[in-house]
Order: sequence, then C-alpha cells, then structure tokens
Amino acid sequence: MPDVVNTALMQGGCGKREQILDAAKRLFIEQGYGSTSMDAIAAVAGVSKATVYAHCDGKQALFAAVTERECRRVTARMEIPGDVDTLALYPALRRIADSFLDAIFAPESLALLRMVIAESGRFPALGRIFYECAPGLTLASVVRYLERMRDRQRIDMQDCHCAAGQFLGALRGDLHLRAALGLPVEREALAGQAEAAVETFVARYAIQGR
Amino acid sequence: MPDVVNTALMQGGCGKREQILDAAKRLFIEQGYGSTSMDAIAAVAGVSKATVYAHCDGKQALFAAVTERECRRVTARMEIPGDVDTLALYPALRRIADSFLDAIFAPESLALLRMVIAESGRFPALGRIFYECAPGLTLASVVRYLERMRDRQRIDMQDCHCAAGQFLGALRGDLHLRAALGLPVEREALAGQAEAAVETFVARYAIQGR
DNA sequence: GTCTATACAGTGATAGAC
DNA sequence: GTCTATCACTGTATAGAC
Repeated sequence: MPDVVNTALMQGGCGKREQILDAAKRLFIEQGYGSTSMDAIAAVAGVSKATVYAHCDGKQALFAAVTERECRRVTARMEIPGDVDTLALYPALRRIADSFLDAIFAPESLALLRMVIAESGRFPALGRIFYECAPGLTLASVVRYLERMRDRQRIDMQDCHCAAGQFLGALRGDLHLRAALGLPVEREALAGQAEAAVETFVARYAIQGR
Repeated sequence: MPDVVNTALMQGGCGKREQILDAAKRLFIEQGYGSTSMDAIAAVAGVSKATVYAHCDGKQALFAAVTERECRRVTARMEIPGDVDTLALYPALRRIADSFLDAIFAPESLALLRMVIAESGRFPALGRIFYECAPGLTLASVVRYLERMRDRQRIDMQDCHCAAGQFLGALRGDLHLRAALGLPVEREALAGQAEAAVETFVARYAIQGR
C-alpha cells in the first residue's frame, strides 16, 4: 500500500493519521457532518482528542481531507474498461454499462455521494472535487470512446458529450436516485435498465452497415 | 392559501406553527440537520424555544414535519401536463420533458433533494416519502402515458415502467447530478439534453406508420 | 507527537410563572 | 400557549507534562 505511505509522509508521518481518517469517514457517513463530534472521532480512532487536532486544522479541514481521500479511492472504479475498442459496438456498450453500474451502485460510492451532496451547500468546492473524480471522469471516458467510434464510422452522432450524458443518464434511470435515497433496488431491474439503455442507444446512433 | 389553514387546524391552530416550520426549513437546508440547533430555530422563528417544543416532539419530529410539508409542496410541480394525450408523440414528449426539467431543476426541488439525501441514512422513512411524492409520482405519470400510447398503437414497447425510467434518466443525463452537487448548469445544455432524449426515445419506440 | 485535564460556550430539553 | 430561567450534558479547542 504505497499510497498510505505517501499520504502519511506528505502530512507528517504515522499510521495514526489513517486511523483518524478512517474513524472520521465512518462517523461522517453514519451520523452526518453536523452530528459528528471530534470527541467521537478521537474515541473511534483510539487516540486522544488533542492528537486529532495535531493532525488537522479543525473539523472542516478533517472533513475535506476525508472527502478527498474517498474521492481518490472511487476514481479507480470509474475508468471504463480498456479493451472496449476491440469489441463491436453493442458488446462494448454492455461492458461500459456493467462497469459503470457496478461502480455507482457500490455501497461505498452511494455513501460518499450522500455525504458530498449533503454538505455541498456548505462546502462549495466539495461538489466539484467529487464530480471531477467520479461521474465527470466516467463521462469524459465515454465521450472519448464515442468520438473514436464516430471517427471509425460506427456511429452517427453530432454531439458526443450530450449523447454520453444521455447514455449514462438512461443507465441510471430511476434506480440510482432510488438507491441514493436508501430505497431497495432489485438486481433484475438494474440489469433490465442496462439492457434497455444499450439497445436504445444502438438503435438510435449505430450506423446500419455495421 | 387554504392549505396553510388546513395544516394549522390539523395540528392545533395558529400561525406560529408555520413560522416555526419556515424557520426550521431554512436552517435545515442552509446548515444541515446536525448543525442546526433548536435555539437557532426558535430565534429565526421569533418565538422562544419552549414554544417550539410545544408544537412538536423534539428535533427529529420537527425535521420530519418540515420534510413532509416540503414534499407535499413539490408534488404539485411533479404531475405531467394533462393535455398531452391530444398531442402527437413527439410534441407530447417535449411537453413532458420541459415540465419535468422545470420541476427537478427548480432551486427548491434541489434544496429538498439535498436535504433528504443527506439524512435518508438516518431517517429511513424519509427517502421513501420523498420518492413517492416527487420522482416516483412523475415516473408513474409517465408510465401511464406510455401505456395509453401503447394501447393506441403509437409505440412499440414491452416494459413501459423500464422505458419511463430510461426516458427520465436520459432527460436528467449528467446535468441533474451536477446541479445537485451545486455545480453550474447552462440552460443551453439542458435544452440540448432534453431534445436529444426525446429524439432518441421516438427513434427507438415510435411505430413508423405514425 | 501524544496524552490527561480542562476551559467555556453551546446543546436538547424541561419546570414553573403568567 | 408563551415566556424566562435553568438543567445536565456535549461541543470545539487548548495548556502543560511526558
């Protein structure tokens, strides 16, 4: 885990920092920012409160640090598979769809999304950081993929950016909002949504002669 | 405003209750649940803290009351227009799209969405109430519209529920998430997204012979 | 850096006078 | 119903010893 070492070195050097960030992450997600006390964070981390303050400048800075670390973690999940260019359009879109849905319906992703949306009003920079680390990154990947397919005459499309947003939006459908609100989502419905979105997209944009 | 009168009568009878709910709504949205104190609510409402407690059983109950009232308010925005059946498929979907986007991108809707998502982990019932009052209501309306169109041989569709989710998801695209995260959304991009979603939907599902 | 101990304002909630 | 005054407790943040 070289990342841990780097982070620790950057900030001054021991595993306690990770303990504190882990504890803070758990409590911020479980209880929300406002209801989480620095006492509780210190207790869960197994350190004293003064140690918490030695590692970060107050509660807001700690919250920002937690969010940035989590964003960096989910980023890895958000890149679309690298082998899609070797596939035909339909199976490639299926792969992208599966990868995307796995990423955004993962419990950790949903928890982070809730936390960021919850506090984005009070921490304006947070929304942008999260967007660019997660959904914005996937969107950009899909846009690039669509541009390549357009260059190869596989699809007929003017605005790849808009089409990519439309595709990812159709994949989310109603179910992502349901999941973000804590409502149950059946795996069958998710698979059906993915298939319908891919089929519709192909029906609309694929160039007939294959 | 008969609704105000009804609410007041139901709960025991004076404008103070509305003042308290208004103050609580503002502070919960601005500061979040955990960071909002009952003192602050009482001060903004212009009453004493004891009066707040006379009108509701504690902070959680007050939060639930605020959310339910706001959900009821946005519900009115969420019904799709009643005259869509007299229109052809394409203009009807455009109307539905415009109505839907106006509703979900309204600042009040976004603020409520943030507040509900933020606390849905701690108040499990909240997510369901909100969903059924707002996005679930629209979804059901669109499902019924699509079923009528299917009965009239205007569209070829197996699963109207899935298709409706897909349509609304494509309308949201990437922009609704951006807005929920507090990022700027250009009106042009929104209009483009709407047009693309409707065109794609028609291209996929409309029966050719009109 | 880490801990124990503590300062002191602010928290949700209530009692009792009017 | 409404207020003032107050409860017991927790909040963020810091001082000083090791």
